[in-house]
Amino acid sequence: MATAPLEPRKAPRQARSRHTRDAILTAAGGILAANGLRGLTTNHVARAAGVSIGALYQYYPNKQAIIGALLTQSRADLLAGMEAAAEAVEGEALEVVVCAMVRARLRQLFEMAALAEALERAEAELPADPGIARLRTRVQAQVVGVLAEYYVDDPETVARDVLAMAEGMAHAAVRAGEAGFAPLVERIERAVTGYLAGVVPEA
Amino acid sequence: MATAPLEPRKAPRQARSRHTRDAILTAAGGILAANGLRGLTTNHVARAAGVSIGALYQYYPNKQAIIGALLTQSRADLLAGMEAAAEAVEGEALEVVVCAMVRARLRQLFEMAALAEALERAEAELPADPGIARLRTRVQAQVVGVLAEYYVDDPETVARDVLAMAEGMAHAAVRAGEAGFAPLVERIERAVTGYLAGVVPEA
Amino acid sequence: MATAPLEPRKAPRQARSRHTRDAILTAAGGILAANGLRGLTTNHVARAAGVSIGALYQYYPNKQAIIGALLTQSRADLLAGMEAAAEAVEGEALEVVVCAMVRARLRQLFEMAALAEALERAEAELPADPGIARLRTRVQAQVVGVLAEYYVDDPETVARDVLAMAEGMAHAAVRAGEAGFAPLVERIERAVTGYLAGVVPEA
Amino acid sequence: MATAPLEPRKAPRQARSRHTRDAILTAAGGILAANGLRGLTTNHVARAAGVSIGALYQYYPNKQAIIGALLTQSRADLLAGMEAAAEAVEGEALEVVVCAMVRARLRQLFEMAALAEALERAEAELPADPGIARLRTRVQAQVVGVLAEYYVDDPETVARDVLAMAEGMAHAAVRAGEAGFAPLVERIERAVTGYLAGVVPEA
DNA sequence: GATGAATGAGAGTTCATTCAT
DNA sequence: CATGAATGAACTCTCATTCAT
Repeated sequence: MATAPLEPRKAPRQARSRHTRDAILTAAGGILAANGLRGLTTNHVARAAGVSIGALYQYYPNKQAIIGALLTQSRADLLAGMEAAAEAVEGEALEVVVCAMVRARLRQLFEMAALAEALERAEAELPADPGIARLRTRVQAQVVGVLAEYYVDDPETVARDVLAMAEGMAHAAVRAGEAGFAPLVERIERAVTGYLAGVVPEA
Repeated sequence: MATAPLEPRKAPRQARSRHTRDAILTAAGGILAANGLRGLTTNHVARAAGVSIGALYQYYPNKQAIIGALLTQSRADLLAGMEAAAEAVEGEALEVVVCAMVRARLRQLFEMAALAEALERAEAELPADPGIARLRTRVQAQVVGVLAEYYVDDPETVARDVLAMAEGMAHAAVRAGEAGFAPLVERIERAVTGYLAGVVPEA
Repeated sequence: MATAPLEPRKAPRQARSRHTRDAILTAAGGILAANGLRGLTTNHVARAAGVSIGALYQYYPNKQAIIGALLTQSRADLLAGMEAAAEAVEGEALEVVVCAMVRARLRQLFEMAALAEALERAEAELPADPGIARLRTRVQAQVVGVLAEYYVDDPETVARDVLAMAEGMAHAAVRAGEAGFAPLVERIERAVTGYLAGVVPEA
Repeated sequence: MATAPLEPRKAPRQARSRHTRDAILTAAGGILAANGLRGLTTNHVARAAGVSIGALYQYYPNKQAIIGALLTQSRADLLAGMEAAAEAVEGEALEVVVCAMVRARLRQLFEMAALAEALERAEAELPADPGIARLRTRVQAQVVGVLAEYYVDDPETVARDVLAMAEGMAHAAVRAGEAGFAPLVERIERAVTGYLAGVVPEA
């Protein structure tokens, strides 16, 4: 038995694999953004991804898994963005740091508004997945960590409030057809700063 | 897709009639709150209402109409609540009036949290109905009117921001399992007041 | 026990009865002509007749009975028309008499083209009713009688052929949107006369 | 009501595919012939074809499309038959050519009498489809072409009359249970010839 | 008798998922 | 492994008919 090289043969296969997986996810995201959960059918996704329905089921065991992957991806992106944002302003005043993180979240919401909203609705509509819920928690934990460093009281609640406030305003603005990103961010930062003012312990 | 007529098909003439109509709506609300749009099937609603599927379709021309009726009812309730709240504090300072209206909204959100959230998701998922959209507009117009009386600049945007902020925080609190209503209201009012401070023209 | 007059009390009731029956039939005829068998629903008929669905079922035991009554009425009318036509030309040459009868049939077909066609389709689509079939036979028997008087061979077949030829041409003309009655009748009579020429024994 | 697409949904790529398509059409034809439009339900067709309801809808987008395919097939067959018949007697006298074409039509009517009749009723009952109507027109155009070659006046009307006359007589004969094909054809040809005699310009 | 609210079998259609090829 | 034909439970909605009032 000759020792045949195994890696070379496997690598391209994995590369193709990865490409197919991504194509499916991209197609699903586009459809979800455009047509909502109602329009997201597995056959439609497969066709849009240029993949047979059988292949789709080879990569994702069921429809939920596709939505789950989409959510995971989106949350992971967000987490990375927020971490980067926080690092960039490390050591500055509380509002500055929190606002930087909020801005990271807003950027994602704005960039793919339709998908982000549809994804959240989908998550609420579907049976809860602990793995995905955990990712959401980690996003908040990120903010909680910063708040704790500044000795903010009840940082969990504050983190939740700040993110919810920002997301609520952003969604409403997008739905209302507000065009510019900057003015919205300014208003949200004003609200966040105002809220934090009543929370930060006097230095 | 043609916009289906959302108005109830038949005006209740007999007493039994009215009861059936209400039973259907109540059942639909319960199911929507408990199982989301996915679980809301016409047969399921009929069974839960203790009514035959035929009877259901005698009162609502299609499934959408049921959701529409639910939304209309909820919006009309809200509108009435906000009007009452505003009247009760007429003439007081801006934050007081706005917070009163916001509190009316929060009360509704809290009282029937699951239904309120599910209804909003349903609305987003469904083809837009002008009649229902108009009711939503009227809720905001209510706030806009008050803001204009106090010479607030760009009252539409401010109204939207304030409501969105409050709703966002409330939803997040409910989802996180926060129990008490009072502390949440206090935090939200702090945020609203803080936000308004940067908006009110100096008296 | 006083011998109360029974007739007077019953007569008006029967009169109203008869009126309701007719209203239902008229409404059904109109709907059948306009919307075909598919559009003929009992509820629709009742509403169009200004009668409750319950009342409709008091007069006709089921939907089929309504269609049956419509067919019976139409056949009876036809029979009367043909009898009158035949009497008016009694004693004249064969083609004259046959053409008079054919003209009676054509007049009915033309006057209520849509209804006549819809009725025939309905009859074919529905389970056969011996009572109605018998009426159809009597229409042919009418022609058969005349043919026999003129010693035509196999009068049943000839009667059938003549009527079928005329009806076929008339239906096609109506469907094609032919407007005038006279030219059509002329063409049909030409065909009938031509056909009969090969059938009549030399006088 | 929008005119639904009548073309088959999917072109058969695998052999199995083609078989399923055909099985569905055959089953539908059988049921239509036996039970009429009323008995033609998609579930019934699927079961009779030995196919799941899902498969049926993979090949035909809706029930109408099945009927449409049946009609198209029947008309195409007829067209081919008439073309062949006309070619076989090219150059002969007018009545000979016309009778040949009529005979082609009669052969079809006789071979699948029940289906042919049911199909025609179905067509009348259903919303008109331009594609199918065009095929019907082409059948008549075929006859019109021949008539024009012989300088017949108003060939459209004559073509319509001749076909209608033949079809009417044939339907009536079939319905009456006439067994032999030959005597019927003879009578019809007599009628057609008689009718044409009044139409052909003297050579 | 009249009314019309109620019934429910059953129609057309969709779509997540499986499995022979 | 990929393909796509096939499956069938489940969904929305209709309509002939019944029956309490």
